[in-house]
Amino acid sequence: MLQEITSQYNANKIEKNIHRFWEENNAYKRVRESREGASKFFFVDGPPYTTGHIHLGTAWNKVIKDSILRYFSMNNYDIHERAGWDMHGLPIEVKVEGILGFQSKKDIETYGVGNFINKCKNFAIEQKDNMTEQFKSLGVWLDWENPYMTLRDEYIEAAWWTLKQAYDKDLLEEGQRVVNWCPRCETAIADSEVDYFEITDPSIYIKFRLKEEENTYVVIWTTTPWTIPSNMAVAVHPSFEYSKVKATNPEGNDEVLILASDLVEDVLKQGRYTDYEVLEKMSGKDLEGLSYHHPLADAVSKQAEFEHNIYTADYVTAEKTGCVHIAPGHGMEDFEVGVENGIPVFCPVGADGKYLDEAGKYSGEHIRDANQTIINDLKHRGVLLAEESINHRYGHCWRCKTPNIYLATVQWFLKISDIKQNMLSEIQKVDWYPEWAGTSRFKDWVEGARDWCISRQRYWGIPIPVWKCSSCGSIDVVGTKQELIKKSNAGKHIELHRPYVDDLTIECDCGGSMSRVEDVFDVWFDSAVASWATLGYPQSEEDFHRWWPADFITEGHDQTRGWFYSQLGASMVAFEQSPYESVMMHGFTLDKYGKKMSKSQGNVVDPLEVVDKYGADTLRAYVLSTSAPWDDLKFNWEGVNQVYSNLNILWNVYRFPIPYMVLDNFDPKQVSMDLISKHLRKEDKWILSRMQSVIKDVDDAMSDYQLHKAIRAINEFVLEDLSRWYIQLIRPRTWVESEDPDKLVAYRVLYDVFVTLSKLIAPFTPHMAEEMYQNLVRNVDQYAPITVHMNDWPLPEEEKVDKELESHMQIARSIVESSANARQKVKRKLRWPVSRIVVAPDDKEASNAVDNLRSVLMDQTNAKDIELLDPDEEWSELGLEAIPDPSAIGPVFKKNAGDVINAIKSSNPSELKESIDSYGESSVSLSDSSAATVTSDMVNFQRTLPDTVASAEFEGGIVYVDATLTSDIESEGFAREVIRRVQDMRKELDLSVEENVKSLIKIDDERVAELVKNMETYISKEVRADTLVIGTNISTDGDYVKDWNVEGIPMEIAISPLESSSGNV
RNA sequence: GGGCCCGUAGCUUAGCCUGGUGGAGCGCACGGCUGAUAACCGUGAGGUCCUGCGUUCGAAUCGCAGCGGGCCCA
Repeated sequence: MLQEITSQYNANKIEKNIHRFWEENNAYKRVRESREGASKFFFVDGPPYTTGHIHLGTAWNKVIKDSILRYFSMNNYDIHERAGWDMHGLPIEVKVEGILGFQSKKDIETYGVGNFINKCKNFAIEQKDNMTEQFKSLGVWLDWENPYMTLRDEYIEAAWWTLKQAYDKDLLEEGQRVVNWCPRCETAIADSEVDYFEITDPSIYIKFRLKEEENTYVVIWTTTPWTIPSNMAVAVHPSFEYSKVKATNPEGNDEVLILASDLVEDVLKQGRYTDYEVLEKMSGKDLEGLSYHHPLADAVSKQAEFEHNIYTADYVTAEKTGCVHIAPGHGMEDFEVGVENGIPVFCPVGADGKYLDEAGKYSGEHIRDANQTIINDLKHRGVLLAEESINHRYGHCWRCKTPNIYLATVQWFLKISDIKQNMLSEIQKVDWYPEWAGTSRFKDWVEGARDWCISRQRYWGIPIPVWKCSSCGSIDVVGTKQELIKKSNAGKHIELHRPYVDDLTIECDCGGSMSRVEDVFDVWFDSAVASWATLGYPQSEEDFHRWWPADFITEGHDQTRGWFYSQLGASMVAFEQSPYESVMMHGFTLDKYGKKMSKSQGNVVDPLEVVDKYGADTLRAYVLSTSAPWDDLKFNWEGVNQVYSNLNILWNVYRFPIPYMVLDNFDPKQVSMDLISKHLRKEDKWILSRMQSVIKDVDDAMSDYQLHKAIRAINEFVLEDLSRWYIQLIRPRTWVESEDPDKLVAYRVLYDVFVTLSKLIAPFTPHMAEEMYQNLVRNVDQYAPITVHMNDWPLPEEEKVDKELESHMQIARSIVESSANARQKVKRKLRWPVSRIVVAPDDKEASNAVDNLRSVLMDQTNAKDIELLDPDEEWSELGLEAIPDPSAIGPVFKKNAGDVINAIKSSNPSELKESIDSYGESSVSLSDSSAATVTSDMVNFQRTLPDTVASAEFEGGIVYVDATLTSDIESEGFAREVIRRVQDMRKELDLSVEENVKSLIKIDDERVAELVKNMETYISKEVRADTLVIGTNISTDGDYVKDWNVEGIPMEIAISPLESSSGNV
């Protein structure tokens, strides 16, 4: 049996119940199992990092995933998905360091790496558990029981195995490179981990004294004085023009400077030179080979051993001086210039950002502190041309926010440059949504990609499985746990994290002992192997062969550089093909002003707050419907509230007919669609047709992941077609109290629409869908699938589609709206019937619509009759007015113009028009009895409405509403006014719908009292009055008495519930 | 500084690919309905389509330049 719904839409209560229902019935698992063996759909969840709290962006991300998976599931796909968790890496180390109050790696070493790792592990697991509950509260169905976790042995093995593939294919390389380095975390930082924001740095110009020429300097500029001790060369652009200028410095001495011609003025101004003269102009190429004295050679004795020359490089820009200081140990491009020209790498800076002994007088000093020391030293040596400061964007460690430095270090790299071309061609095979995500954005990123530094000098991560012999230097890469156990001195039970693996040694062929390289993997490498790690590969191959590669993944646009890239790179190394076949890139959540949400701005919105206030379905529908998935989402509470109202309307539409159905013991099993198909009214066929159109719209939208369009289509159907129209049309049918086939048909049609609707909304608002389904379907049929989500997606039924009817209904609605508009003009409420409406259609289509839907129109316009004119026929009852045009009459009739105007006004407009239409002119008689000839330009004709008629245009013609009052109409109008007030009072007394009353109505107007009396039977029936007395002079005793003013007539109405009056007897 | 995306009513947006008088919803004002009633519905006002230049008979739409926002990079 259907259950009556009396309550308002209470999202939190419904969702809590639904969650419990899913839990108790194991709904998620049973749905997945029900699709086993169907076409495969392998989805890989991009693993969120276990920071502890989901934010709006991750909520949106998971809701998109959940909606798409639910949709595919209902469309009979066998879905493989596991929730994923990214649990290693520096961010967690930094958090744990914070909890433990640590400042540096030394604190960790003192505390013990094993203890530290345990803390990290526990922290990650705890956060994972918290976040799981948060995601679940959004109604997200993923395999939360059995997620993939990057800290698990089988996952670590997948990473190890992948590295071994790289090694076997000669794509793994150990080498010295310049990397982003965090001096606090004392580790290399991936390009993708660098966080750029603005800081203030020194900005200095330095003169390097040439060896070849007296008193001549090449001028360079830098924001990192601390790299000057490491300077090894100067680079100029080969084709720029440089000038050699003789200039007078502030001390009044002349010196010769070399710099880019265009920048001479500016630099000399910076250095407060008073006068200058250009001695010579040359190209950068001409400068190549010149040598100079290192300005700090006396302080850094090692520098005295090196040669310092000028080289050319294409990357040099025409900014500042056009001459670039080269320190191969501290810059990526510097390093490349060094490699090309055989310049030694001199890098006297340690991992902690302090100078090493090689740095001479600066040894032991932190580079940041050394900046000022070095500026002073340069000043003393007279080579500091100018000093100022600059605000610029600079790279920082993305977790601890320490400014990065570039450091030449020995690291492990994946040789992306070797596989880049293949990556680019794989990108083309992938389906990208939107298309530009792949063809423009991702392609650009991959084209610019460099070799991937995968090593980190940290603790909490997947240990890099490279063992190196201390004697001969040869290396071995271990691919699995078993391999390690077999090769090493390990026992059977080993832990794959640091520090345990650090102690394991492998015997080298040379007889020496191999021990592990101390590094751990860059966390991006962890998630990079997710698509096969989640399938248990390489341990088990069966799932891999069945599912891989992924059919679909979706993440935010920041993952272009991140997971889209790292997965592709790792997969090319391992399998030489893309690990995904289609990718949807979604947007970012911003605040209502379009600014990014950040803790420091205080504009962060917690998704759980939205759930708390409005419910998960509202949050889901909001994020899915507000913008296209790939556009950024400007979060706006007003928008959330609006989505909530829409869901509320759906709820009300759904609960409206149920009390009647329950009252009538309506059983959808007894009343099949077949049974009623012959008795369908036009409006019934119409809503069924519209329902089909919506299914198609949703399918079309979903076929290219336009989730916003799918939801908007459903929403429009609910609001426009169901709530605003169909429900209005069938309300009177649901009130009929007898066994009425017409009522049953309406019930059945509504029922069918609701059941279909519950399936259509299931992917998007799964709780509301389940709530409706359980009542509508499961309460009626215990053999139906246990959850709405186990149902098949509704298939469009072509035979139900009637496009002509849809179009006619559209016209009918327009006529009803326009007649309401016209009613407002003559101030006649809808409650008062009108004697007729007259429809003047533009064409046959509109005319047919009126014919076809006459009863709907009469109902909804509350008209006693509808007159339909032929297309373009003018309504015969319209009046005509002749309007003279003085600007045409004046010039012709001069003095008599006024007379002519009056004559036109007082003429018979119809005759005048007929004559002008026929002959182009007409004659009117003037006051002096003479005649004047009026031509067509002198007069305009306008149709006029009878006094009690108002008109309005609808799409397809004009509608006239005749509001002429007759006594019948007044009777009915007043009767309905009375009824409305009695109903209002019944409501105030909180009477049930069936309860009978006694009512006394005193009307202070003889005529109106008579009019109302005429409708006595009608009124009694409508208000369920067993006793009804209407009169001008009656007593109005009753349980509830109220004074009213109806259209200016005072009335006094008394009602008494019969139960209480019978109790008095 | 570069790549990609976004900019339409107070707010959220459709239309842009394929040029032809800019549509909705919310909010606001006024009104209707009163057996969905703490619900539902109608009408109305409200727009430099970010700015400028160009192409075109015609530009929200195409092109160029700029401004603002976002992501990514340098």
